[in-house]
Amino acid sequence: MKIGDVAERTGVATRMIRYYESQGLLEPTRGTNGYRVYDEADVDRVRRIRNHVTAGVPTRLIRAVLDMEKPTWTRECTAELAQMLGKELAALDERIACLSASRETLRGFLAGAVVPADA
Amino acid sequence: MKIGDVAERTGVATRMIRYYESQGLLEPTRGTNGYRVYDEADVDRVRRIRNHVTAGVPTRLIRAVLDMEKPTWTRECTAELAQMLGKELAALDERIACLSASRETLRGFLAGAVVPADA
DNA sequence: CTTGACATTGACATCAATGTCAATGTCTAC
DNA sequence: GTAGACATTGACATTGATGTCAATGTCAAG
Repeated sequence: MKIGDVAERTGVATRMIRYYESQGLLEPTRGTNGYRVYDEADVDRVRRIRNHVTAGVPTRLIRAVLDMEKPTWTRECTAELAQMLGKELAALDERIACLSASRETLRGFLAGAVVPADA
Repeated sequence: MKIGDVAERTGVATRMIRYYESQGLLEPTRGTNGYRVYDEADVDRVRRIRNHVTAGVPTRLIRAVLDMEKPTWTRECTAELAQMLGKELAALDERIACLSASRETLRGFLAGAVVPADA
């Protein structure tokens, strides 16, 4: 699958897909012509990356999480990394809670909003 | 309460507090000397703003949500705004789901991580 | 009153995420 | 093989969120 296909299926601009690759978040193979070649898993990966980036998760952490999900992941890490991840986890929890609260506000609002006669 | 106090209590730089104000997210009163004056509610507000910004929520939406919570909110909005908010709500849900998934990955990892003998 | 801590505004710098454009190569279809 | 669609890399511009600095005013303590 070529980059354009991935872009179409994920709604993420090719520009960004290449950017994520430059950030170490994707590692597509290359065809004999030099074109990037993606598989189904990459499509999923791109969607997840997009969501995380949009959610303000730093690329370092995104990469760490994605790497962890690789079957080759050794479950090993330095104490520093563990601590850093622990902090991120706490921050993530707080963020999720905060976003959830806003979602409720928004949902409640949309449920009861008064839209004046169409302009 | 002065800006420095708010900064200290929230961990948000004074620079950012002023920035949020410039974005319409805060409206501190002013002392006779021209200093910004904040109250307890502002401290809370700043914390929430920070969380949202960190979570990638656009300031426009943050302002909308915060405004909605004001008792003076009229529950009125244009159809466009309602639609925009609906979209944002969906995006928010997706983000929350995605972050939650990552949180689980992270939590699971930290629970089973092998930290090699301290370096 | 002077000094030091803190406030103000405003300008400039940076960084990440993104858009856009250009010059060029590749592929598909006619 | 030629045209048009799509790919490549790389450069440049922009925007939002920040840091930082400068020039200046305010305030509290000695």
